[in-house]
Amino acid sequence: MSEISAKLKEAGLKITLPRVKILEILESNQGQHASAEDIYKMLMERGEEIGVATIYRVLTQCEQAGLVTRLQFEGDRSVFEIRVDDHHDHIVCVRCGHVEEFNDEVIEKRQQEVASEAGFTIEDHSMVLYGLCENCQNTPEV
Amino acid sequence: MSEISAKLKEAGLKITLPRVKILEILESNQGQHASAEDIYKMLMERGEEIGVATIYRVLTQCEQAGLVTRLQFEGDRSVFEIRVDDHHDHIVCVRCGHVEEFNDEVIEKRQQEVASEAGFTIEDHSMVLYGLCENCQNTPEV
DNA sequence: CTTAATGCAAACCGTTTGCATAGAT
DNA sequence: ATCTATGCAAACGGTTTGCATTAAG
Repeated sequence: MSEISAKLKEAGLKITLPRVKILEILESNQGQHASAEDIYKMLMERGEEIGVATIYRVLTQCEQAGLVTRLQFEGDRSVFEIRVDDHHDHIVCVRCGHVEEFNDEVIEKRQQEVASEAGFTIEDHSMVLYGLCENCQNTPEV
Repeated sequence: MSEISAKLKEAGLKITLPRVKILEILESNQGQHASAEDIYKMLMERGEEIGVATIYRVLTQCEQAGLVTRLQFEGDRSVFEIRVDDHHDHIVCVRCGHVEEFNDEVIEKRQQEVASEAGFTIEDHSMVLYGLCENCQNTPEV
């Protein structure tokens, strides 16, 4: 049984073709953050038959099962990534859209402290830095 | 001339009734993060005549002019706040929706460092912590 | 007077849902 | 055989846009 099937099973989700295909896409796409539409297009290009509704349903289920993370870089649409053990946050280039991942102990620790000072217990956080990537800094505006 | 009118003028925006009213709402609502619909309802209650389209247009313009900040706590809709000099981030209670603001030097500084390590120059960031506020920690689940 | 801002309603776009069919266990 | 997952198309909710009207400078 493939690793993906194993993950699905462990999560208590039936091993169906659409689920496997979507997770395969996300796996092969690691670090690139695909939107539902991206996934749809990629599957169509591969000649797969799938409806958008299924993609959203599968992504939502997998998110709840902890297999997938939903992110929101631009306000208008969600992007998804396969969930891996190590937590990370993101830096997005505002010009070309390139995304880098990072993880910083100092920040993570301070977040806990800041929250507890405010009387909160933290369950989660989202942090996105926006700026210009190395490439775009050295490229003139369009 | 009111302070709001002055801000608008400085931003190069004509001083129109809808703009003034919307900024007044945001000003009186400081720290409470109103959505476009919230603003619409508040204005209706006051017997003002205004269209949603105008609210969105005004908010977008004011955002671009730096008078207003757009935030996204839940994925589905934007909330807005009057922009004040001091930058801050947010902690949101996942149960009751209560929002606290905070600003942490350590985190801000590390963000710069982390970005520059990745070759980025930072222009902006969004950071939202999600958790349980003091009140909800001491209140049993519904 | 001239040009930009508003209101209205229709369009939009990403996402969700109802329902009949296909598929997994 | 049973019950869940899928595909399709229609619905949805927040936001945007086209256009005629109104108001600001």
